[in-house]
Amino acid sequence: MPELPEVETYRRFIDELAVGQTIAALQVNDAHVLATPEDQLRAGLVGRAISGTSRLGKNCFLELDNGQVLVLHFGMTGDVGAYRDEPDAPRFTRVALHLEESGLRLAFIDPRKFGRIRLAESAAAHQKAKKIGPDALAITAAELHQKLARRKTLLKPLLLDQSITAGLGNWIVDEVLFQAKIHPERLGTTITEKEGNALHAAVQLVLTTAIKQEANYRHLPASFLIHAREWDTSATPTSDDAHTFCPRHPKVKIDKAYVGGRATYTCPKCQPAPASAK
DNA sequence: AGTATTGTTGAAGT
DNA sequence: GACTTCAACAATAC
Repeated sequence: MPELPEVETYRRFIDELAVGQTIAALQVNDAHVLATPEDQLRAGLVGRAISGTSRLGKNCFLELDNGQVLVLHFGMTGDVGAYRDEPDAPRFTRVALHLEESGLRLAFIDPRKFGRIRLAESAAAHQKAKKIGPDALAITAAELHQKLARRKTLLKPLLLDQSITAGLGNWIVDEVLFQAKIHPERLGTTITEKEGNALHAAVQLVLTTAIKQEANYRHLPASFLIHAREWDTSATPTSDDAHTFCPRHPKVKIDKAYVGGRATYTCPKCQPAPASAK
């Protein structure tokens, strides 16, 4: 789940729940998700107030009153929640922050445990340490184009590369490429300035639309490719495969292929394959 | 039972 | 050094 729109939605939730609160205790149910040793994390958190939140790509920051930040990365299946009493803890709560004033517990939920929690000196320090590029909502069209154009690699893996721009994940990259009408196997070096602008506009459109819907993909417009993804089939097991057709071409079936090792959906008509693609 | 999965990292190969 | 491919991580769902 957690691509940029989910993380932004989580951040807003945390912001409402936790800003102004003091951390009374750190509860660790599974140390596997800790990227900072538990003792060190506890020493850095307990007694501190949460002064604000921010986000960079798929990273969510809880700003502490001493300038340090608690960095939350949600991996593939991370989520946040809140509860008051332990029996009500969401399933797969791996870590919980006990909040002093409200008495609530902020849960870091992650079934697959690919997510990570760490303490960092600042958001900027974390960005540098992890080589994270500009946020996908903040990067300019010129910078995006310039970064893509000097790389002789398939476009899709480039857009997934968090050091180029941060926040795009597998589903959103497909959506962006569909909206921009560009094939995922184009090489970065072949992207024209005009196409760069189209990509930038598509990134903005997809992200702002998804955030507006609080990352509930089922509520995205019918013009979005995402409805062709297979998770929609399970919701309507008896239905035909109408959803596997291009939103712009009712007769054209959406292609599924693997690009850069990741499942990739495209419209063969909207997104012509480059001559080099096999 | 076998397959798939939204993210990231590192190793090994070209 | 640039790039590609693959495995690993862990758990669930179909």
